[in-house]
Amino acid sequence: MGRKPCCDDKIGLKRGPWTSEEDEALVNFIKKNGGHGSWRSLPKLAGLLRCGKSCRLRWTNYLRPDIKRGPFTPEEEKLVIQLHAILGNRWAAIASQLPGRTDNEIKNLWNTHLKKRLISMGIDPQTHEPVASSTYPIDKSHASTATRHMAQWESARLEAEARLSRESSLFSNNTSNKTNSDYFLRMWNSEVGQSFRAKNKSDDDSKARCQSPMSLVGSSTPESNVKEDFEWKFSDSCGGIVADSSSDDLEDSSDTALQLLLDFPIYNDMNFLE
DNA sequence: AACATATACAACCGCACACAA
DNA sequence: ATTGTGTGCGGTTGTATATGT
Repeated sequence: MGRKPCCDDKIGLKRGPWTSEEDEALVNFIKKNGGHGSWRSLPKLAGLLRCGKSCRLRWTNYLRPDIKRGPFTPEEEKLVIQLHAILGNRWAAIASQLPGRTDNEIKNLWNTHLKKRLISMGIDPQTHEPVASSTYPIDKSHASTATRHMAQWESARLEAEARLSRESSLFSNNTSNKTNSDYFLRMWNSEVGQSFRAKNKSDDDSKARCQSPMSLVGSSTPESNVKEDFEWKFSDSCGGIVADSSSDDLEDSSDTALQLLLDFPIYNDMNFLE
């Protein structure tokens, strides 16, 4: 069907870096109106010579009050790598697990830092598999450890994802257009994942085990729409199947799959990345 | 000091999806 | 069922700054 671009008529519209005056106007408008309303009509109402899309991007990536500025911590970087191994280039999904960080920020971090770091270690940043070729220069001091860990990780990831996808397909009649990875992420964010994370957190032995990527961060923030969306859709499409006593097998199985991932040493042994 | 190159990050572009009319 | 709108998303580009020569 297609749709005409929101900024079709760019005549008279400003582009490029935002000035502090523009930032102020946008923030003031949103504060004053208790929200952005329609992005398309916002620029005119706020007196900005920008297209709505530009305003939305500026707000979500920079001006939003809950955005965490500053460099990524090593923990955040590890989490990004771990989540990327599971989710691939789904920056919004990854960002939903890092409160205060935007998809754009994470994408930039990946493209400018993490990708290069993995390559220097001889790991393919897309597949997260070791690259045993001369394509990438391998830092030999890390290579063997990294290779071993990554191979373990990849094996666990594939198995867990396959199992979760199979299980998800059992109750996905009306969501057949979603990818397996979607189910995987939903499973992570579902009650199963939450209960497991809670259990894992309170478990005295947890320190000796691995750390869930989700447990590295706080609970979801109000703006983490993707995560909320996943959670809502998941519980909706399942019709409460997770909480249903008749689904014990499924829950056990899902927990096992999560456990499989979480139990892998790479989760608490990512120091080789530093 | 001047220029070239690399890097980091902000911003833009176009596609796809959900939803309402 | 079709069409239009709003917005989310990922890829790409532009630009400012840092670093090297």
